[in-house]
Amino acid sequence: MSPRPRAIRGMHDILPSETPVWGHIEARLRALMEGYGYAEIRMPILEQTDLFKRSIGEVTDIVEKEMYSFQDRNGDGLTLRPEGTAGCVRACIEHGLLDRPQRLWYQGPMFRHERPQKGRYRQFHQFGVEAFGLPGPDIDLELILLSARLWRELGLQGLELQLNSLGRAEERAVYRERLVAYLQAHATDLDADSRRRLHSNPLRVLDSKNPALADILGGAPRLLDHLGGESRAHFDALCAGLDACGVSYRIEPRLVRGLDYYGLTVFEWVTDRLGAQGTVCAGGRYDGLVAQLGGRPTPAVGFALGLERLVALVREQGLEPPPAAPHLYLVAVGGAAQAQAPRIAESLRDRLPGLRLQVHCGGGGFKSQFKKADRSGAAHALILGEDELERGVAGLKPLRAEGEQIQVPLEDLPAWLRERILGR
RNA sequence: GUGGACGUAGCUCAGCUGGUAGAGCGCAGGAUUGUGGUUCCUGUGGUCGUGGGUUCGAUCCCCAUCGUCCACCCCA
Repeated sequence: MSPRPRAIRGMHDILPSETPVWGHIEARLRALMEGYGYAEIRMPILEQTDLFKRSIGEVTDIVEKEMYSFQDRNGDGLTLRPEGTAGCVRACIEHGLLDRPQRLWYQGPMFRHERPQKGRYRQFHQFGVEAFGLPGPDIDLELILLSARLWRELGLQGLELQLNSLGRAEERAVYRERLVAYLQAHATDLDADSRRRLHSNPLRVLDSKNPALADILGGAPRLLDHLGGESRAHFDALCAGLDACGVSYRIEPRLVRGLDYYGLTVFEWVTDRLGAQGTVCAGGRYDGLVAQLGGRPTPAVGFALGLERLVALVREQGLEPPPAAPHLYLVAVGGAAQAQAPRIAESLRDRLPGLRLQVHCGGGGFKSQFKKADRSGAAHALILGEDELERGVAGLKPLRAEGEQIQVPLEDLPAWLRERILGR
């Protein structure tokens, strides 16, 4: 047997049995964003490799070892986007959208060459929100509020909001020195990973999951204690806003970011129900990025949400929507009935927008067609056989509820269906 | 990139200390030749992930490889 083609490792087909949950979540997201006055933007999946190096940071794991980068036929260095913010900022600068505040959202596949595991895939989908030109904590608060609303609308339980402030770059630099000094004083107790990061990315040491380091890290100097007045006020205002809106949160002084462009507010929505990949949604402020990519200095804040993880949570909590089964399954037996069926079905669709009508194809007797009707999940079977054609009627049989099969004259069918099946 | 577990029918799995494979579900048909869902019957199904090795003989043992899952790491 010749080897059958397989999907690329870490890249999954989303099958018909799964698309209803996806569609449900995507519809909620779209409605949510419309409700808050955000506009959709769509960017290419490919960008110049340099864009990601300049934004995400040269020494991050993403850029160093996880990007799908290649040269195209012109020899240009291209990369399948590993996240959405960089491309969104690029698009905004390129099209001059930043002369006024912008509230944007997008959605689509992202690519990172990581070892696949639960909640982590090489092609995955992110929903992202970015707000530009708004420097204050009010917009930070809005982003958190709208994410909290999403969990409520989906019915999700068990998500915890973690919050921190990374301060301004100067404040972070001072803190960084103190942290390094502290960690070096305890270097003998650190694990190999942490010692390596001590110089490359010391803030990330705080992220370590190694329980042996808990005491050392617990005693480390705290970033929050190194904030300047303005940074502190920004953070306090955000917290006050969350309090006022009744959103509970946990201040997590060790919450940092893997991407270089973040400052001030950072937050994560975390769950313990998805195994090791517990972050469902994460974001923060990145006031420096627009200028860093060649635009005018523009404050910015955003977050990204992992759709696979959200889908997994929705399923884990049994919140999947019921599938949209047909209202009607048209059973047509015999040559004459089969020939009439498409015309009758189209005429019903013309007169009854919103009708979900599946027409049987492929012939067969009543028995097999009814079997298909049942499998389709349809509420009723609409039946056309020789008898019905002769009498100018259609049979209508309930498949999900008690009740006898009845005959309805073809000309009365639209009105009848409108009232009894569509309920209007 | 590192570690562990696991690859048998479309799906979920069984298969004893090595003797070339089974079940349930699904799918198709039938039990009333104009009626599904329950029940019963019949049928459809697999080079046991792939390639080597050991053996008279390998789904089973050994090696390699690919893949899946979980964790580390990383992150959404």
